[in-house]
Amino acid sequence: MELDSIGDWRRTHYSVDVKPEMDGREVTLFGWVQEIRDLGAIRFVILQDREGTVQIIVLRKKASSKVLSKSDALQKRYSIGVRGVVKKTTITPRGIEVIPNEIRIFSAAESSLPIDITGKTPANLEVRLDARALDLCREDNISIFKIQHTAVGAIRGFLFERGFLEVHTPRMIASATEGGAELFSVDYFGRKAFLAQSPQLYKEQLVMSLERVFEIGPFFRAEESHTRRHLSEFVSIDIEQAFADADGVMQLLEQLMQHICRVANEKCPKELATLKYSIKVPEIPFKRLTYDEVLSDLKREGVEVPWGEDIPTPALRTLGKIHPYFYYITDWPTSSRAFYIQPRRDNPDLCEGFDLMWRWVELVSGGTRIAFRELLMKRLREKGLNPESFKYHLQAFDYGMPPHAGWAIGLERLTMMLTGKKNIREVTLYPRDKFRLTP
RNA sequence: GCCCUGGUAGUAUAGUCCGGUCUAGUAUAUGCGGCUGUCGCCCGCAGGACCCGGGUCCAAAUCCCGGCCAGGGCGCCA
Repeated sequence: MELDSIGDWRRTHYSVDVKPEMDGREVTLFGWVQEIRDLGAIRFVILQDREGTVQIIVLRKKASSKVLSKSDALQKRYSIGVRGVVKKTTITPRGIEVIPNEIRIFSAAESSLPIDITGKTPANLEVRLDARALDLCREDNISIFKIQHTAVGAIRGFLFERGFLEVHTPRMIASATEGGAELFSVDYFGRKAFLAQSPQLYKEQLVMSLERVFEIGPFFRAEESHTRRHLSEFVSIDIEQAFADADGVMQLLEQLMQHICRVANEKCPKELATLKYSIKVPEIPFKRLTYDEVLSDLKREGVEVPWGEDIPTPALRTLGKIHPYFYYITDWPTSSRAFYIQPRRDNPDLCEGFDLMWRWVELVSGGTRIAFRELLMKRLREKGLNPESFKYHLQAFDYGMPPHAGWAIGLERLTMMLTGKKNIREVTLYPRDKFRLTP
């Protein structure tokens, strides 16, 4: 089959922008064949683009021989252009269809597709991820990533307005001793380097110059995790703010969450309808539960967690049933948190770290940070870390480190919240986990 | 890493417990034919599968062992 070039054609409209008022006007549409329903003397071709679909109608007796032969050749997923006349009609759900004057075929496709792109016979996630480029053409996937995009836009707007500067810190780092998560190692001109697990230390250093910073970018964890909510590569939305404490950044965070939900509802009603999901805009302030309150809540439900330990997943599920929406967990035992979280001055066994939970999922983690070198070194040693490997970071504390606080949102987990998807791989374009490195 | 469950046409599933009319059923997709208003179009025909290796048995998709892979859970997780 001979393929056409785009020539001087330019798109005049997306599918969804073709309206009944345009009756009789000529439009140029680009996209892909989603479906063909051939009734013999009449053929319906569904043209899909990023924004939706439009029906192209070809009448065997009326169409030109050129249009007829082009439309005979069409198959699913062919990339095509259609120049035709808008026809207002009462027969189609959209109230319009397009009668082609000319069809251009830019690219063909295999006749048998690895997954059903209309969604009639849904494929398993594994099969879909193996054919991800094609899978992402499905309307519900497009909806997921439009919602994610909208959320990121809302976050940027919100933080810009409040004086946060967007920054970019290194992904390749020298020290493997930040503690906690395992790091991926890489060869750096013959030296051993690591992929960053978080921008934590850099964003803290930046508060002494830029005061309020945020960063949106990928980070890496070489953990053995095999769950629906962990990835080896994920996107973190990190902020750090000078002259603030946990309480201040928690207020900021709950306002932001409310804002994201509002904007997503406002800008993505069609996408949410496609996903058959609705977002409830939360009221603020969010519930604030202390660690001790959580433990006694759990005890009442018959779940015992020894004081000082992190809360195990099954206990979090129970907690999520008691508190089915957003809530904070505050006043964690100092020993259970990262070394840079500020212990409470009135009771150093507790700290000013917090988690923002959504049901049973940890959505955001943050806290007041330690701003004093001596205390930070003490905490490093208590965590079994070597202050020597933090000398460049500790140096910053000699030059006027202000009191500061911050948090980090997991973007994919946020997207799960906004779309109702239960597996983090669904809301990741090309997920990376312990078992998957391709595509 | 551990535990549980599973692996059947391109896709999704039935069959597996209790081995034998399973010559492996169905839907969808694909190919061919038909059809003037479909929108999960419809109708007819066709081709297409038991994860790999070993074992038990007269007989294995079905039972046993090993491997690989997947899903869920747990653990790990600034």
